[in-house]
Amino acid sequence: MKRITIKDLSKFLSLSTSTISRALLHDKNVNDETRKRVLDAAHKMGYKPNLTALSLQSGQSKTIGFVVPEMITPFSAKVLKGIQNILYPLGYRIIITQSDEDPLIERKNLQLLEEFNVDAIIINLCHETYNNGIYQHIMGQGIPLIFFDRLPHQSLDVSKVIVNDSIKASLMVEHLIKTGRKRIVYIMGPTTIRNVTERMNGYKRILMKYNIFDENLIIQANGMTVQHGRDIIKQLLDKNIEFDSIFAFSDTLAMGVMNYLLEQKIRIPEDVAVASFSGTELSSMVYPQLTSVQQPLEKMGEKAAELALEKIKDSSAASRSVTMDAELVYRAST
Amino acid sequence: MKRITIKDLSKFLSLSTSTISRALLHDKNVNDETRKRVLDAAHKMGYKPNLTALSLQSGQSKTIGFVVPEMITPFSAKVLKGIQNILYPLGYRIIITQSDEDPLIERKNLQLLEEFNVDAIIINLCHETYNNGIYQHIMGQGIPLIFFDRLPHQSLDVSKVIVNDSIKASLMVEHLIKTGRKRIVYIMGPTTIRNVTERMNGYKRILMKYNIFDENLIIQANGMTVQHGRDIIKQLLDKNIEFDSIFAFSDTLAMGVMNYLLEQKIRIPEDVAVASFSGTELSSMVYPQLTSVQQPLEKMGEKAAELALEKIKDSSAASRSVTMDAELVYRAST
DNA sequence: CTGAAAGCGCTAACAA
DNA sequence: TTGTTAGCGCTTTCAG
Repeated sequence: MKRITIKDLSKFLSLSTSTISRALLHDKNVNDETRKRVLDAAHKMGYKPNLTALSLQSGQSKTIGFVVPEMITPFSAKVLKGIQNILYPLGYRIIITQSDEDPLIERKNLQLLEEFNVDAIIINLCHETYNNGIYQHIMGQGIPLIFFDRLPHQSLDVSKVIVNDSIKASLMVEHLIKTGRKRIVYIMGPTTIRNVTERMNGYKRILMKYNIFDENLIIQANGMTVQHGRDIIKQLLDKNIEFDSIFAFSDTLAMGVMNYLLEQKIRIPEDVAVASFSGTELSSMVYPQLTSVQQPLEKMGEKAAELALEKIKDSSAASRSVTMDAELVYRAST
Repeated sequence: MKRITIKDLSKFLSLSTSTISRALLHDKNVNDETRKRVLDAAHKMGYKPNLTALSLQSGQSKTIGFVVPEMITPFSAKVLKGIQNILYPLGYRIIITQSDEDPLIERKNLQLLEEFNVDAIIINLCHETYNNGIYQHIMGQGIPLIFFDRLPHQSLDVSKVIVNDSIKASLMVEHLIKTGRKRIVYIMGPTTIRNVTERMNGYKRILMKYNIFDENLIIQANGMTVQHGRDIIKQLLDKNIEFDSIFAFSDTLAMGVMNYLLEQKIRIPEDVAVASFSGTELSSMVYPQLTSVQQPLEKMGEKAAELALEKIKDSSAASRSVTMDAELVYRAST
């Protein structure tokens, strides 16, 4: 019931607590014999270090915060997995907060994490607006901030993990072109997210190249949910603008689009092809299965965790920006 | 940069740390005047209590563990939300681990949480097999275990949060019957999960009542994913067993079923109606939108957190079993 | 009403 | 190679 402490071991072995500590930490200044005895006893008695005490001692909470806009889609969960892969074995705790795509909640979450005295924060912004003030404040408190996926527009001196949005968007749109599509719609998310414009740039570039760019085909959803996808495609159809394919900013937007099209008896991909950017399991959970740019989410999480560790170990370490490669996955929707 | 401590306040105000502490804790044994001065200074200087120190002092880690089988679906995230609602304001940290539906990983996760010295664990089992030994071990360490959703078959003395599976399954199946369906298939998940049989009982009872029970219509998927749903419905179709509707154990199984049916040009709900049990956002993200039994997931999380707190406050508190009410939501698939 | 001192579990100077 | 001591930030007896 009661946990075994170093003190218990010390009594049991008639050694000072410092010797026990040293033996446990594999300090060289311990007699081999002694160390063996300590390790044995520790093992037998089921000694587990008290992480709280370690934290207090070291001044580090051994906790990192993870702030995500939502967990409705598997997106954040995959990234989390990567973070856990790296951080759990090192004894770090991870505290997750969900912002519900609401900057106010995001702000409260960051404050919460500050209270929790986290050693670093890994964050995927919610859309709508920025919290630059608070980001700066957090960093001012000496808490490293690592961004992934969605970045703020203005450059903060932070490490970040992203994918080559623009290039992959180009390639995906080119795939649509090569399968015979000419009237390709880009459904943007809110432009407060940098990636939204990045992907638009990729889209634009390739359409320009093929000389089929038409700015009427760029439309903007009011948010990122399935419902937002439905709404925006309905608007487009109502406007009677002709199109033969869709490139959506995210899986969820694409799903909303697909649902609405199917309801209108528009066939996918025969009448309209649909592709998206994101690459969560959702793409293969829907009908028809969705062609999308798949991001290496778990790897991104691992990378973000590593960047966080860099900053924790050396608070003056230079910020690094890591760009990872996303992969095009062709499925039934195109 | 450096956090303000109680000591800093003590120096600044020329008071002992104990007085500061008392003032901050609203202890009555403090002069009103003094308390005011302390509170003022604390506020002005941005004092934040060091949670780690508190933990060490109290012997509680102020951390609770949350073990889930997966986070691909929004299910766990919703429950998590509820837990956070209750626990974050109280200064608790929540550590999440994902078992990937793998009992070995589940076991490792539980051990990890034990190392982290959590004050309680809220858990949703993974399927396939049990880890009863370790559950018992954890409880033996004095760490309360709270189950929700999926329970182990044998009764452990734990608090739990569930829904009225059997009744709601009956009602949902009755809904199918009332909309004219007679050949209703039940797709089970792995029977290691108690709910699987609970829902089957509900299904069976109502079909018996209407005198249309046929045990050939109960089929078992090998897992819980979309792919498992596809596999099992394919098998059924290959067997040429006639059916006009499906009641699936989970959203994901139902989605797999729907995808495969649609691919085979079988119309939903005209040819085959589909209903499920679970009630995550997924139901309304797919086409056609899925009729399902919606569980009050966030509320369940809140309840689970409260049960955990009960046990934390008084380790000898009796275990409680809370059954919550699920709601039938009719959508386009039936 | 306020202060001094001990202690939560551990590590790390400093002594021996 | 081992032990003693102090201290991380806080609460809580016990004195005053």
